[in-house]
Amino acid sequence: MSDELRDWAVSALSALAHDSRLQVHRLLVQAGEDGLRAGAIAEHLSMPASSLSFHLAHMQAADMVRQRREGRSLIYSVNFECMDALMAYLHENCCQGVTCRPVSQAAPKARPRQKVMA
Amino acid sequence: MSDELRDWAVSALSALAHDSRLQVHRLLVQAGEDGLRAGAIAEHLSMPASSLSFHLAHMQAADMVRQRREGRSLIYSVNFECMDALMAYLHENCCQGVTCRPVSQAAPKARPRQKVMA
DNA sequence: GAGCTATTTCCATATTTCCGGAAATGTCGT
DNA sequence: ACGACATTTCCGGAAATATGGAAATAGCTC
Repeated sequence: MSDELRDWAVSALSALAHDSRLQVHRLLVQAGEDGLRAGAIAEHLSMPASSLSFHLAHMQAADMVRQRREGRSLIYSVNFECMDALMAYLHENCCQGVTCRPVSQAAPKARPRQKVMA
Repeated sequence: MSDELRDWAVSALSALAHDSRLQVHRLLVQAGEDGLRAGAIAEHLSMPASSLSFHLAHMQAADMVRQRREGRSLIYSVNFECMDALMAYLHENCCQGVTCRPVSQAAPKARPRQKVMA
C-alpha cells in the first residue's frame, strides 16, 4: 500500500544487494553491537578505503548501519532494528502467510558463532 | 561461507531491490500459486509491456519467479521456496542469533528514515 | 495460411551505480 | 601549531541497469 514503506524497503534491500555490501554487513553482524572500525573492515575485506566508504554511505543512507566516532576512528555497526524491520516487511509482503513455512525448515545447519577482532 | 551462496543471495536481493520489481513481487504474492498473466500485471501496475518483461526476466534469472504457459499467455508466480531460502539466508547471516528476535507478529512499524543518497 | 492476441526481443538512449587514486577533512598527541 | 593517522569527499571514467517504442515470435481460431 504505502509507497513510502515500499521505497524504504527498496533502499534497505539495495543496501544489501551488492557483493561488497553484503560482505560488509555480514562482517558487522559478526562483530555485533561493538561494531568495527572502518579501517578494520577495509583490511578484512581487502577493499580500498574510498570504495568501502562509498558502500558504507549507501548502507547508512538506508539506515542499515550506524556510525559512531571513537577517537579518530569511525565505528560502524549494524542497525539490528532496521534489519528486523526488513525481515518483518518481507514476511508481511513477500510470504503472505499462506505458503511461507517457518524458517527452521530451510536452515538446518548449526551456526558457528565466531567473533571477529577489531 | 561460500562465495557462491553469497552471490546467490545478492542476485535474489537485487531481484527485489527495485521499485517496479518489488511491486510485481507483491502483486504475485497476493495472486498466490495461481499466478498472474503478464498482461494482467502490466495492467495492474500501468507498466509498459517491454519494461515489465525486462524486470520479470531479471526476477526469473534469480529464480524468484516461475513462468508457465497457458494458451497464448505466460503466467508468472512467485517461487516461494526461493523466497524462503532468502529469508533463511538473512536469518542466518544478517541476524546471527544474538540480537534478532523471533519475527515479531506486530505490524512492521518500520520507520522510514531518510532518502537514498543523492 | 490469414488474422488476431499475448509477450518478448531488439535497439538506442538515459540514468544510475561502481571504482579507486588523489586531495580534503577531522582528530589526536606533542 | 604541527605532524601522523583515519576516513571521507571529489572527480572522471567504466560498467551495469533502466526505459519504452517498434519489430519479431509464439500460440489460438477460423
